[in-house]
Amino acid sequence: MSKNELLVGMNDKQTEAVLNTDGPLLIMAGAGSGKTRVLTHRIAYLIQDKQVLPWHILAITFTNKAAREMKERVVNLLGPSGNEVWVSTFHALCVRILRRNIDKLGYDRAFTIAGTSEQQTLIKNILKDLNYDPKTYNPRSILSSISNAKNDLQSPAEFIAKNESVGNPFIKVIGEVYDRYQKELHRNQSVDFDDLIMMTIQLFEQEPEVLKYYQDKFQYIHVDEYQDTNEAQYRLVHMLGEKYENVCVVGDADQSIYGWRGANMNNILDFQDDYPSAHVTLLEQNYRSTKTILKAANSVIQNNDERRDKNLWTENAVGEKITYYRAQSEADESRFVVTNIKSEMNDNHYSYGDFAVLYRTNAQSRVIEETLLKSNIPYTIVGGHKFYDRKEIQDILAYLTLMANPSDSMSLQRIINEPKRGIGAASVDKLVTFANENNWSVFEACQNVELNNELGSRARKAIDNFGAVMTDLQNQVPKLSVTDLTNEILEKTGYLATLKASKTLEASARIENIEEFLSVTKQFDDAHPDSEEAGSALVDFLSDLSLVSAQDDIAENTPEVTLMTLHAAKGLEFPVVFMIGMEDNIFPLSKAMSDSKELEEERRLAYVGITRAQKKLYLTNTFSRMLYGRRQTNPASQFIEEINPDLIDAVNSNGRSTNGGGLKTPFDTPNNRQARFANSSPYQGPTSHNKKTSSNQSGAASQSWIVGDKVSHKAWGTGTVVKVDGTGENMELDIAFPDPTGIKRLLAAFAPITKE
DNA sequence: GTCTCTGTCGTTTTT
DNA sequence: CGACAGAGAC
Repeated sequence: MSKNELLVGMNDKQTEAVLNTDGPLLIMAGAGSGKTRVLTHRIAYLIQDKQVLPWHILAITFTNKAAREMKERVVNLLGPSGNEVWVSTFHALCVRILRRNIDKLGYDRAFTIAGTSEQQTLIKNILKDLNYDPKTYNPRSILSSISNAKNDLQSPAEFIAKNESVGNPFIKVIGEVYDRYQKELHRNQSVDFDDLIMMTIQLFEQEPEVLKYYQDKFQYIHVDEYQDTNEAQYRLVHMLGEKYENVCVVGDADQSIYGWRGANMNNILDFQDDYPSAHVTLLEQNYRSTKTILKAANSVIQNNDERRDKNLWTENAVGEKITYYRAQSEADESRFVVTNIKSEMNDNHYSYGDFAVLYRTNAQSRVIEETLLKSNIPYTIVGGHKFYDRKEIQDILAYLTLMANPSDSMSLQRIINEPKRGIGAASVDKLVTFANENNWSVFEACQNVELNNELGSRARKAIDNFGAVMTDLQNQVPKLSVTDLTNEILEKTGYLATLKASKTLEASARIENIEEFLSVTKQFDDAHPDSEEAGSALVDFLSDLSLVSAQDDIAENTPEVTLMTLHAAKGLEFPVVFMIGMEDNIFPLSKAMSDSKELEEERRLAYVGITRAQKKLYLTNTFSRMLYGRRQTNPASQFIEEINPDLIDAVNSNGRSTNGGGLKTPFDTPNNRQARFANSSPYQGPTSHNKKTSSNQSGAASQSWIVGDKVSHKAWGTGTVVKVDGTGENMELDIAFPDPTGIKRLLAAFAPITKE
């Protein structure tokens, strides 16, 4: 492949970014401007034309998914040599560096990574130990303070020193807990996510020759989503790049939406101050969205003060107007979404996978989910962590973690009585004290429990037995694949037997999940057949897993509607996007409305949401909604008002425009709430609903249904109505279909059924 | 040592 | 409203 081929189809700015290989480079890449393409082609160009060896190139991303995709694309351009490029997330990179060197910081190289639940347990234990009431000192917020401190590279002492002046009485306590927390993690040979970055920096500071090794190695460094880096990550990049200064960062300050987690968009805004010789390339041509969508996005983001001006443009078509609908209730809002999914599919030949429904908070997914379910529309929800958060999975992971790292007493405490072995909280307390007295890990305390005389004989026996089983399993670690080890654990601990014995539905679901987990271990074993070093396969498996997130299994080309938070949507695109819950107090969140910094971040989030849409954007909100058990009325989101009304088509439930007649403000602003409500009231009388749509619905709702009616369904065959609930658009039917379908609850208005 | 009830609290969460 | 955690009852 020649240099020309790598540049085919690139615009001038993109080409400039690819060819500008030496010295610091800042690529300000607007949404949909093809930055991944630029990045991958730049890496390919370095290797192919500049003869840089692949392993001298580092590319850092935030998600595994992004890393995987980038690597794939580099391999597509270069062939197998692309695999030698270091493409990795910040955290995975640090794990890799620490696995080789963490012993220099006094840690075991088989360290494990503490997940959120372990962190929480640890904090609670420390609070109890230090006699602090967890009601006064909320573990969650302490943890977040500690995390922020680490992201700012502050030790406990520095944290106290830097914050004391604030006069917050909690500072001292948090600092004290932080200090204890670090010591406990160390005792457990465990690190948390933030430690991965912070300790890598400590390692580099303490061991200059280690730093030098990596500085020599990484001659060319790339960082994606640079606006999301925090202080520690910024520092890490800076250290690594100090020798060659070939640091190329890509990002968009307007898409900085993780400020609340320590991300500092000044890292990207001030890049030129850090690297005065930096070249700056602006990618402003958008290839994703229609002109209408882009105009809307631009007009919203322009309301932010803290930003560098930039104007995204496109050669794409003007496209359709943005549709805005103010619903009566959440249910009404959901129905609007469903109706429009169906009509878009009919009119424009979309498939389910072309739609995304975006919301500000996870709680909003529920109503949409129910409506989709009842309307028989397939969907997936991104986030919520689902699988790995399940108790049984966490339990097995705790067992495996303990096998990999016997010092990890947090994991041990999670499973010492799981399944029930008659070792209750009181016994565990005594056991932990016993361990501390002898300066042992709790595992060692189990193995030596017969020396203890505080514990009752029954508990001692149970613990002794547990210790023996664990020791036996641990001895097998070097000999077994991860799958075999997991099976051994399930067997020898009686975990599986206990589940099988309780014949509840819940237990069988758990067993299924465990089976699914075993397929994950199998996959890993197949991919790593050469478990050279004893036990290293297990260690790798566990760190891989703890660095996996919900983002990583966003499937592309699913035949399903995607539901997710606005945060989760960053980096994705969909032909048709619904942004629901566009109300003040929801989006922007009420808490953010009074703080200009937070409000600007919410606005960037709106910008991210709008720019996900390729062809068509729908904005909806609700006149009244149930929130925390109370019915609330919120005005339309100020972000809607920030969009030029000419770009918007406000409709009522019939799909008819309500702003066609020269209405200046078709929206619900706080000042004319009354007028607006009247404008878009969804209730135009009982017959209004079916007028709108053409073909897809056979008008199941307009028919009257009674128990005993026979219905026919394309996929499920002929069934019988066994129950009718509600009336009109809310009418739900329970229909008994032949096995294996069984009884289904469907929304009469949307279900693809006809009366026989 | 395990089960059930009551009280609290409520963003977003790339790793 | 509903999830989840901690405190009390068996």
